[in-house]
Amino acid sequence: MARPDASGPRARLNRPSVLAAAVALADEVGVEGLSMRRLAQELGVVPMALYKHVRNKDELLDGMVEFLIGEIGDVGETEAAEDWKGRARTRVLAAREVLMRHPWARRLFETRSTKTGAVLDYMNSFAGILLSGGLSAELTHHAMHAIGGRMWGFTQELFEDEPSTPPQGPEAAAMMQEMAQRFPHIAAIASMEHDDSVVGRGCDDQFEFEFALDLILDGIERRHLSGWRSTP
Amino acid sequence: MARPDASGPRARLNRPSVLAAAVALADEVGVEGLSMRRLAQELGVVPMALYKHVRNKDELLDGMVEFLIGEIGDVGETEAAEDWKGRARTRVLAAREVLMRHPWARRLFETRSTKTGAVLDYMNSFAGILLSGGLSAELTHHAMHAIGGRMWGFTQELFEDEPSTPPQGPEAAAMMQEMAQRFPHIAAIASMEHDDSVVGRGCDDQFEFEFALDLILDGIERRHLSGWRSTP
DNA sequence: CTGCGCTGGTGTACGGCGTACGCCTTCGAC
DNA sequence: GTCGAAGGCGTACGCCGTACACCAGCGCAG
Repeated sequence: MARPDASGPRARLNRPSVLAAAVALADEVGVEGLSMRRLAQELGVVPMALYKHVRNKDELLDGMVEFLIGEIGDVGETEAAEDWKGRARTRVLAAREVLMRHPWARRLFETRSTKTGAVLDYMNSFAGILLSGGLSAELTHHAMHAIGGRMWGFTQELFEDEPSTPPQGPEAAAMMQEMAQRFPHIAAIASMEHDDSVVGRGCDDQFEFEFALDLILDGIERRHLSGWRSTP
Repeated sequence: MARPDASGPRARLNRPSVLAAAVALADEVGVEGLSMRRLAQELGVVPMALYKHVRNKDELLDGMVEFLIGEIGDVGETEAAEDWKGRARTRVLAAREVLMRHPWARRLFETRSTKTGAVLDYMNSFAGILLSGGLSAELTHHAMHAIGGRMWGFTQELFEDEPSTPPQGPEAAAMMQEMAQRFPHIAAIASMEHDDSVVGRGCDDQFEFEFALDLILDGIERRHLSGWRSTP
């Protein structure tokens, strides 16, 4: 009775609630204003309490990315009876919608390099859209890279292999087998060297970059030559 | 004679030498390992000494960007007798070459948002390449934006106006006049609404994003339909 | 030659950060 | 009722950026 329920004295923390609070706080003060201490204070808790739910700040940031990917999923549901191009388009625009709601998130996506399960899931399903349209694994691979180059001269590396731990022993092979099952589309576009090796060598970064660059320049030239105008 | 010249006891600091040392240090320990204290130590000087040459760490970072843009200039000299597409291509690849030499720099370019003179110079000359090819100011504007979108759903904002200080009074007009003279190409593509206003309203972000997205998707589709293979 | 001001390096100090480590409370299972 | 684990607490450490006051040496006016 006297138990204050709605505005309770303190709700027990858990990982999702911590992540949600972190996202909310970042919405308020930006990602550079987000600190463990500040977040703890927002939750009415001492800083070290957070470490019971999150290994460290990096993992908190990764968790926030995960959280946002969840939001993308919520947005981009009805992408049924379109061709691959339309589906890819609406998917990207759904992602964009989420990113626009959380302006700080762009930085976060750019910064984080570790690929959590959620990130791989997203990439996998995106690759799936292209593959289901009949695009070859090769073209899909390069297309994935193409969506992200810039005038300054670099490409967002999607598959930054970091081969510090090259496939070693039979248990590694088993793990890759499992990966291939969980992320079949990624597996399909990751290997193009031989049909048997599921996860191939890293890709030729320079090639990817020039592929994307030429894609853009060709498209611009085509529009230029056909007298493109913004208001047709 | 006894004056130790080459390995002197202490060379006087100045802004360029501080920036160069910062770049060198970042090459060693990465940009996240770069701290004012560490940099000072590397220069054999007390941390606060740096603040005589750089207002704060943000300005140091901006200065490093400047420094790298200088390197791009050194690389991309011989871009004479090509068409606009070729010149844009070699320019971008020159930028890329520099970025590859300093892997940490990509993050830095993505993070920094303030446009120093060097940045504007670079953008201006890049726009100049496109304009000199006969591209309309409109198409050039969108093309600049297009070189930098990604699957996650955002575009690198080149002209993030942040209209906190909208053009006010006659002295602002004078400043814009000066801008237009120093960066004529940027002025040309920044305004497309009326021929008289030199610096127009901010641009439609959503339009830019979809322009770039369609550019890429169209290009991929074209390659797909014509049976593109990586080894022709 | 003297004194003075300016430029640039120094020393100290403060508040904020991430987080290691150990203690204490709470609560569900038995 | 007991116990063990899970979760929140307190303290402490070593980094960080940087404000502020001070001082060394040099160029120059007198």
